[in-house]
Amino acid sequence: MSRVFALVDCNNFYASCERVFDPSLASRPIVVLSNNDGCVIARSNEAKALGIPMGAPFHEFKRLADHDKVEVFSSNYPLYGDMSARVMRTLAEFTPDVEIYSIDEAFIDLGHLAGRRPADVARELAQRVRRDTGIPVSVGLGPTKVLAKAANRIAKRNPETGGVLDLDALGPHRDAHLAQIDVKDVWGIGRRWSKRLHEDGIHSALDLREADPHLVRRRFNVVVERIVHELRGFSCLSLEQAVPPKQRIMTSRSFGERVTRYEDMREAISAFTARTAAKLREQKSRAGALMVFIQTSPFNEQEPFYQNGATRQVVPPARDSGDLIAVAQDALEAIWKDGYRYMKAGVMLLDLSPEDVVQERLFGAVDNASESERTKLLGVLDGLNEKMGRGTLHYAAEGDGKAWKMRQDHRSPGYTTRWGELPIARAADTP
DNA sequence: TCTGGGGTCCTAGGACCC
DNA sequence: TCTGGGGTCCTAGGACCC
Repeated sequence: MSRVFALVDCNNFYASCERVFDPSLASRPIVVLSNNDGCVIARSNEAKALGIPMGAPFHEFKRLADHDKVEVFSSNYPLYGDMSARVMRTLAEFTPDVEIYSIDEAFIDLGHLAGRRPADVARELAQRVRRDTGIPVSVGLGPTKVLAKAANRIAKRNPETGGVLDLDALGPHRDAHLAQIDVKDVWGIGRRWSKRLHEDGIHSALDLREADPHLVRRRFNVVVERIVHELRGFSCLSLEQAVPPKQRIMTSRSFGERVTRYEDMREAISAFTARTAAKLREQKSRAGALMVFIQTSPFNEQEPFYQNGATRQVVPPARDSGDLIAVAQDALEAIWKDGYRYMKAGVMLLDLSPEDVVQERLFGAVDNASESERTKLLGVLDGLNEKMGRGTLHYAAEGDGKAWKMRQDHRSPGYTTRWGELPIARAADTP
């Protein structure tokens, strides 16, 4: 009994999210920009057809976008996160065997749906997601994750599939399709490795499948070897349902304007630390170490480049924003240099452990009473910021952000913050 | 003028210990 | 004066993902 993996992938996810709330955007070219309105990170099919590439610096395509009346959006992550949760909930109604792989993708195990063809189930599932959330999805099916990914790619590129394709149902056409997938587009093969593979005469997914696994391991590593096995239909990557707690948590931003003053940078670092600490508490962890980094623009050749980071132990491991801000400010002081125009900075929490494991303090026992007071206070802080929007309550050290906040000139209007109060929107063309 | 953010895994090499 | 070998842990760097 072979298993059947399905990869469900939302089509042009961020662009589709914007469309759900504004039906007049249907069939119009849409691009969504990265933080700070820097790069293009999502495009509707119409924008793709105009030749706007993924990841391109937006300023290079601004004129084209103006000329062709492209709808431009700053990214709106609270909205996309809410829509993602709705999609994932809809999938979970179908089967409990769901691995949420990214904000817009999930793997599903369709191996034990007795008596039904997997592709039929997948089609029903895609229709349900579309009906309940307004988001169009594609589904690829195969005996391994790598093959399900490939199937999804084929489904997206071949409209006659209706967005659903089972690789094992292709029969003799299967290898022809795999031969058309460049090896760089195989899941897990990036730019570097695909270049080397091409040099070795391995150009397509089919070529890679036919390669000798031992040889591949010698020339590359176990990761690529696993991909060869997966392409052959031997599953090496399983469905990961229990999300392990993150091992590091980071907040970093490019600034809307270059930062030159120490006080402004200290505010930014404090705000990033507070945000990171909130994420830390969300997954119920403590941090045993903290890293701060700052950097100038690597693109500007007229100015000297400077980049530095400092890591500090946090003793004892902490979850309190105030404690972590103090450590972060100390780390910043060690790396700050006057005279540079800083473009970006960030804070990373490392050496994470479960929050309920408290190490003995070196001197004296932990004061349980004040510890539980502190926990209550942090709960109130996080609760308010979640309900009323980030930054409702913040530490004085964070300042007002005027000097460093990112640019977001094209943000969609405020349907975003309070999902629970929204009417449910439906795409115009669903039955 | 304008170039994102947040993660993971694997490996090599050094420190340290017995 | 000679000067082993193996294990573990940690870190940095390189690759990948969306």
